[in-house]
Formats: sequence, C-alpha cells, structure tokens
Amino acid sequence: MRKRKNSEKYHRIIKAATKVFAKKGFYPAKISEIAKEAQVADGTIYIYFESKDDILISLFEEQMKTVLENMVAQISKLKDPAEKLEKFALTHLQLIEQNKDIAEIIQVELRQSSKFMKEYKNEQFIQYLDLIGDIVKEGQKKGVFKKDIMPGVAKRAFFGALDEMSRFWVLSSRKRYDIETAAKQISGYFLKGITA
Amino acid sequence: MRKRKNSEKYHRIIKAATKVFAKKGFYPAKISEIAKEAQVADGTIYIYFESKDDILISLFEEQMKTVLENMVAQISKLKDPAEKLEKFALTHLQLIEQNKDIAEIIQVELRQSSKFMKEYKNEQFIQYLDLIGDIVKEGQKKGVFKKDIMPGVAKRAFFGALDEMSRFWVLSSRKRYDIETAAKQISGYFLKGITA
Amino acid sequence: MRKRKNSEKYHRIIKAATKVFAKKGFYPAKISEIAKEAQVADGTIYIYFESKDDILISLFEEQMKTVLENMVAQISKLKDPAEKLEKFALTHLQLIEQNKDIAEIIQVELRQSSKFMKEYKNEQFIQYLDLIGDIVKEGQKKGVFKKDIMPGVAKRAFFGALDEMSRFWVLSSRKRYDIETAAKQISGYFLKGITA
Amino acid sequence: MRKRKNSEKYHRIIKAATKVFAKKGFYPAKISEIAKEAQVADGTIYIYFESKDDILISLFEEQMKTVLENMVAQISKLKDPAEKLEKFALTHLQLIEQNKDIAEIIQVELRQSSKFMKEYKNEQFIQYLDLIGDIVKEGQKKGVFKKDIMPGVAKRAFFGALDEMSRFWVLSSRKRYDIETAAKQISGYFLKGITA
DNA sequence: TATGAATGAGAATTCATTCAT
DNA sequence: CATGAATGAATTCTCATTCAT
Repeated sequence: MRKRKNSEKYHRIIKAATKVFAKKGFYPAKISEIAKEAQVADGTIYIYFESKDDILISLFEEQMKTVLENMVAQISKLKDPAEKLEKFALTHLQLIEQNKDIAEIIQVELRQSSKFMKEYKNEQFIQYLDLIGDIVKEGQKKGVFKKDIMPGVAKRAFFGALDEMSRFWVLSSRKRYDIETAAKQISGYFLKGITA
Repeated sequence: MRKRKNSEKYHRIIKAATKVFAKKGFYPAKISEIAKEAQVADGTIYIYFESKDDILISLFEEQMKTVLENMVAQISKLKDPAEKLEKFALTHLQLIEQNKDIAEIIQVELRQSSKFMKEYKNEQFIQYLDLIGDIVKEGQKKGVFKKDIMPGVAKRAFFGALDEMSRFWVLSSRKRYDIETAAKQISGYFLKGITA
Repeated sequence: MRKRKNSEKYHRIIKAATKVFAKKGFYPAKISEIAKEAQVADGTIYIYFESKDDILISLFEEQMKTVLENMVAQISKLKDPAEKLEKFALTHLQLIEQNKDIAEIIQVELRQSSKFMKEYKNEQFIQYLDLIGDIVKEGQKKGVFKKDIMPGVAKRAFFGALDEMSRFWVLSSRKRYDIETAAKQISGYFLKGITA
Repeated sequence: MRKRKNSEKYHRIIKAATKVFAKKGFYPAKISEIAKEAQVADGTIYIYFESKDDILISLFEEQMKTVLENMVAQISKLKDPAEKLEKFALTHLQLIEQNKDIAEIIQVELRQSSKFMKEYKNEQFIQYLDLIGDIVKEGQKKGVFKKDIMPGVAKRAFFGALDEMSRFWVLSSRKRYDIETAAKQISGYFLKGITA
C-alpha cells in the first residue's frame, strides 16, 4: 500500500472520519460508519489507510499542517510580539470556532490520547507550541517582555489558557462569550496581568 | 448489587483501575487486567461496580472529592486573592506531581472524553473551576483585581494554563522545571502579566 | 449432603423455585432469585439441593407424587370406565386450574425439556399416563370399549387432548370455556366421537 | 444487517441450528457449535441473524410456512370433513416422522417455551390449529358433525392428541406403532369415539 | 481499484457453585 | 446449619481487517 493522498477518495475518507471521530470518539467509532459516511466500501478504506489508527494520525497531520501554515501566515505579518500573541489567541479561537469537528478530535482524541501521545511523536503540535515560545523569546530580546519569563513554561500556559477556553466551546452547545472578547481577555491576562 | 464503598476490595479495585487506565487508557484497558492488578477475580469487580464505565466514573468522583476538599482547605487559610491564586497553582501542580496516575486519567480519559463529558455532568470539576472564579470575583470586590476581567474566562484561562503544564509533566518522563518555579511563573503571568 | 425433605426450608425453596421457574423458565431463572423468594441465602440452597437441575427434578417429583395420589383417589371411587375417563379429564383440568405454576413447569420446563426427558426417566409421569391406559384396558375387558382400540395410543391421545387444552389455559390470560364443559367435551369426543 | 434469506449460507445456518437445537435444546446450544455445524465462522451467523433468539424464531417461521402450505394442499383436495381430519392426522404424523429435528424444536423449544410463547405471537401455529377448527365447523354445517361440539376445544383436543403421540415418537428412540395405524386410531377416536 | 461478505480473536459480563466465617 | 462474598469458567456478540471476485 502506498498512500494516494491526491486521490479524491482519500480526502473523502479523511473528511468522513473527522465527522465520525468527532461525534463518537475514536474507539467507539466504527470503520463501517466512516465508510458509509464517505460513501465507499469498508474495504476501500484499507486501500488508502493502513489501519484505524492510521486514519486518526493521517487526519491529524493533514489538519495540523493547514492550521500551522495558517497561523504562521497570520503571525509573520506582525512586528510587535504583544500584537503577535493577541493575534495568535484570536486566530486559534477562530480556528476552533470554524472547525469544531477537527478541534474536538485534536483536543479530545489525539492530543489527549495517551495511547497516541506516548508512542506518536507529535511534531506538528510541538511546532505549534513553539510558535508561542518563539514570540516570547523575541519579545524578551526586544526588551518588551520580562527577562525572567521562562518561554517553555509560558508557551504552555498561554496555549493551555486558550485550549481550555476552546474545550469549553467545543463541549458546550452555546457560547457565552464572543471570540474577540475572549481572545483579548486571555492575551490581556498574559501581557498585563489581572492585578489592578 | 449494592456499592460497598467501605470495603477494602472496593478501594483496591479503584486503585488498580487507576493504574491500568492511566497506563493504557480507558478503552484499551481490560477488566481482566484490572482484576489481576487488584488481585481479585474478574467477577468480583462486578460485585462492586456496575460496568467498566462505572469504574471510571466512581474512580473520578472518589478522587475529585479528595482533591476538592484538599484545595478548599489550602485556599481558605489565606486572605489575599493574589496569594490564593498562587497557592491554587502550587497545590494543583503538587497534586499532579504526587498522583500522576490520577492526574492522567482525569485529564486524558475523563475530562477529555467526549463520551463521558457529554452525558456525564461533571459536578466536581465544575466546582473545582469555580474555586478559581470565586477568587477572581473576590479580588475584584476587594479592588485588587481589574474590574473588566471576566471571571468565567479567567477561571478557564488560569486552569488551562496549569493543566497544560501538568499534561506536559504527566506525559513527559522527566521534568524540566521544579514545581514551585512553575507555579510562581504561571500565577505571575496572570497577576502581573509578562509585559516589562 | 443428605436431603432433608422434612425441613421447613426444603419446602420453602421448592415453593419459591416453582414460582420462579414458572415465571421465567428454567434456564433464565437465577438461583439468587429463588433464594430471595425463599428468603434464604444463596448458599443455603446448596444445603438442600445438589444443583439447579436437582431443584427442578425434586420439585417435579414432589409435585407429581401429590398429583398422582390425588388422581388415583378420585378414579378408584368409580366403577364405570367411561365415568373414570370423564373424571380423569375433570380432575386433570381442575388441577391445572388450581396450580398454574406447577402446571406450567411440568408442561413447559420438565416434560418438554429434552435435556431432562432424555436422561431422566420420568417414572411418575409414566404412571400418570398409565392410569389412562389401565382405564382403557379395563373398559375393553368389560366390553364397554371397542376391542381394536390400542391402549398405548389412546392414553397418549387422551392425555394430549387434555394437555393441549391446559396449555391454552396456562398461557392465555383469560379462559374462554369453563372447566366442566371442557372436560365433558374432551372426554365426550373420546367416548362417543364427534360424528353425528 | 439485512436478512439475506436467499443466500445459501442463511439456509445452511438454519439447518445447522435445527440440528443443534434439536439435540441440545435452545439454551444449552452454543452459537459456536451452530457455526461449526454450518461450517462458517461464529461472526458470520450475525450477518444473517440478529441474535440467538432470532435464529430460533427464523427457523420456526421458515419451517412452519412449509408445513402449513403442505397441510393446506393435502386437506383442500378432499371434500368430506371426516376424511379431512383423518388426512390431517396422517400428514401431521408423517411430517413429524420425516423431520424429527424440526418437530422437536417446534414442540420442545418454541411452542412450549414460556419465554417465546409469551412474547412472540405465534401466528403460524395459530393458523395451523385453525385448519382443524375450520374442518370441524365445516362438518357441523354439513351436518356430519354434532352441533354441540365446540370447535375451539375440539381443535386443541385433536391437535393435542396428535402432538402427544408425536412427542412420544420424537423422544423415544424406537417407534412401536406405524404411522398410518396411529393416525387412523387417533382420528377414529374423535370421529366415532371409543365406546363400543 | 473497489467491493462487502467472511473471518475469528477478543472482551465484557453473568451466574452456578463454593467455602471461610 | 446458614450466610453471602468471591470465584472463574463460559458465552454471546462485535468489529477491524482480509481477500476472492
């Protein structure tokens, strides 16, 4: 088997799997359900993917690539590290907003799945986190961020704050806060603190 | 079946399940493995729990009760909201540190599991989050936190920051930063921002 | 283990088992349910019975003994073979009527259960059938029944007719015909035929 | 799952189940044994049947349809109600004779099983019984059967007589009476009685 | 390539029976 | 005798994966 990523069917299966995994979760999702959603035969899936696990990983990489490219494009336009962080927050939350299925899988099924996290070196996700770390380092070099901030801690704290907010959106039906407000609040805490 | 929560076996099974779920994840974990770990027969598990799902939920509630009580005890001793937040961060990370298995399950299997999150109203977790929200509100009333902070966003952002940090610890074998530093850093971002 | 048939508990268990087997059938019935009904512990049942199978067989023999004795008492009072057959029919249907649970078990679970029928020589039932055969033979000797009637066929035909009627009663909630009418009809067919 | 009743495998499984159920009874029969007998994998059975219960019910309906059609064909050729009853008896016993397995299941497992009898409306069996009832009514209309015969009782009595006879054959290894004699005797009792 | 019927390993759960108290 | 917690063998059913067509 060689992956035929250009094939129309490959993408149809990825799309179907995204929908089914998001709805049911990875383990409870059935190959036959993905096949039905993709309008192919069960066996056809195994022409494009090695296993059920492989669908999840492929799905993740496929999506993360896009997310990463998009984020880099947004960030690189800006100069000010503080503005960059704010833009990161907004872009991240918009992305979640527009792709609930993908967001849920990334959060719930893959990023959290100990099974995959432990044996699958999640390169894309590390790069995504590092975008934040790089902004922090850049800010420190430019003297706009405090020197004693630890980028390795800060990148996780910032991402975690956004992520928890997203989870709340993904899992709750209605959303209480609008995206721009939430993005501004969260980046605000980081940049200026909450102390009066 | 009546739950015999006082029974020594009940706790032995909870403990075994915690270990096995943490190691393998909920779905891949086998009842027989939990039974073996708990040194009981497979069937014995069904004297104390209704189903595999029930083990996970019981485990979670059992642990969260302790966590919640512990956190309340730590926080209530302090007066200053800023100090409370810092204490919250430290206590949370210490807890994670001391109970990696429990932490992993709460994060990975239960809090994140779409299956459970959607049909299981996670009261304990909501209360835990609200502890942060209450500190924020208290700080605002006392005039030490900015008035325009939204407690509903802030509690998630703060918890998410800690949680992402914990995840990093839980999933990575070695730990790069010591707990007190990390806790101080993270609560510091919130309180005073990272801007120089 | 020696059977303690005089014990009050022995009879309580038999009675409980009769109720439970009648309601659920032999295989679906649970020992724990019989124990609960009999208000004894599960383990106690095994003091009085060797196994679940043993309960069914004991139950059957216990009940059949009574049924047989009762029938013999009724029949032996009469002289005329034709009257005896009529009395048999009436007594049989009355018995069914008054002991639906026992009737159902005898019909459904034991007499029909190939498992038991094949390895368990059902002496009591054979004797019961033979009561009919003996009446037929007696009638032939007395010259009141046709000589070419085959007692072995006739006893089964007569019993079967009654039995099918009983099954209808046991399994249907309401009863369309009164017992005396049905008994008279059925014995009437045998004795005088249905031809005008 | 869609039932593929035309499939060769569907019939192979029905046939295998008939054999296994007849030999062991419904509850003691194992799916794996049926699968082995049918020379398919265990899982294959679940492509054609929903559950073990479904096999029994399907088996029954499949067989009863044939039995019913066959009986109607035999009966409808005749004019005289008395002859029809005699033919019914003969055909029924022949059928039993030729299909011991099916007969045993119908009698022992399905017709008698409280589990199935109570929740499964046994249409085919009711129709079969009604064939007898209709003959009786027809005979009464034509004036060849007594007016005071109750068809609802008579049909059960007649069927029961045949059925008990069959059971004797099914459950005993050797048969003492030949079919035609037995059929004639039994229909004879009904038609002309046994009184000299 | 595409199909979907067939496979069979695997897993949760049940429950008759035992035995230490 | 009585108990009922503990056992673990046994069984149905599921579903990822294969492969002949």
